[in-house]
Amino acid sequence: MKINSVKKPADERVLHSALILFSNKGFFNTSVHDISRESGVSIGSIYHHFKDKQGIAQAMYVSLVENLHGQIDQIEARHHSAHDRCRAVIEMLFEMTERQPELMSFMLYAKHREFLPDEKPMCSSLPFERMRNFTMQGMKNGEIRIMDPLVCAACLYGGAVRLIHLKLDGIVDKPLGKCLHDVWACAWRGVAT
Amino acid sequence: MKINSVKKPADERVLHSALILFSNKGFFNTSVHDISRESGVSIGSIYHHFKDKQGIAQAMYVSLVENLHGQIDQIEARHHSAHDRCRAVIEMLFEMTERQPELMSFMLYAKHREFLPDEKPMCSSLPFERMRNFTMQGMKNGEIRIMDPLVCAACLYGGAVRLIHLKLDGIVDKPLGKCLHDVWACAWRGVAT
DNA sequence: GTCTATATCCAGATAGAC
DNA sequence: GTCTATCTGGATATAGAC
Repeated sequence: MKINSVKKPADERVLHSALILFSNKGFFNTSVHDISRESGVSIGSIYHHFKDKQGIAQAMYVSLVENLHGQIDQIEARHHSAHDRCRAVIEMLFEMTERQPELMSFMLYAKHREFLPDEKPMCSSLPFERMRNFTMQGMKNGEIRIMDPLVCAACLYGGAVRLIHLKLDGIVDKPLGKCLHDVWACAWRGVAT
Repeated sequence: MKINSVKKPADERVLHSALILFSNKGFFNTSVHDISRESGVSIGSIYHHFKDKQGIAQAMYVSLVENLHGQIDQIEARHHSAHDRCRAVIEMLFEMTERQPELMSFMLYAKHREFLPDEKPMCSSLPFERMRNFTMQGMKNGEIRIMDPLVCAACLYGGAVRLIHLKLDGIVDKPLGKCLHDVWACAWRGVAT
């Protein structure tokens, strides 16, 4: 296995270009020819690596869910109270939005059901369930008021998610990091005991 | 003008069917033939009433924005404090989700830029701006803590919007009306002085 | 205003050489 | 594994009778 090989493998280049294109123009407005041009990988090679156009989106989706899963693992290991864990989740989502807006855009906006009929909607995937579990832990602890778990998660994370949408739509200009303190303060005041 | 005419005009039937189809399968997965079949209006007539497929979506978008505009007018007339107005906005959005889920789905999910490149994203349209203005009014009044206006609006409405997403995705079962009290309590506690 | 039949185009996918 | 050339289906949109 070569270390420092300069050129990335073809399938990675395809996935990278596809992410940019899907996020800018949308899945259906992006042709496989576009991906070929953008990535420098020929049509034939693309279809050698991926079953079809959906297969490209599918691979992106799976890798994204695994990525999130790993991040939640880290948060679980580093923080222990519901307060700290939920705050860390929001911080992580904000950082991801700043560093990889296309990825966040794919996650939030892409109507996965439209082109991935077999996948569950993103918000019922395992990582999102684990985020909601943090809030349930808080209710058991006595950190958070008792209420419907889904309502609680929506209240706690909803403000942050909304702000991410506004940022991706270009309505919010300033870095999300600058908003973290206020967003978190509001969210926590809302649900804390 | 006939009162009680039994059959709706063709263009209304087209818009109605298109809304259902766009919301269930997505804009790009819906062909004009699908709309023709579903509405009982022939292809030729559809193209007589609308410039093209985008024109159908455009008409839907415009009518939706006007509809929202009218609802905000009513809220503004009936309520006067920021507290009451913002609560009424959430109540209105919840009711709309229950009664016309397809319309709400079109509003929240449809990435309008993908097929309506000339329209602004929904959340920067006038009705959404007016919703945000309610929160600014609250800051001037002293009802709401001073903070960045966009952050404030995100915190106040974010939980409710998140819950609507979860409802439309089938993750939340119970009627949103049952959640209104808790969602609003959390949201208001978060931002109130 | 409404309809059927049809033209046109282009994207997804494949074949097969290298 | 990578490439070019090609096939094919289906979608948008139009023509023109009624």
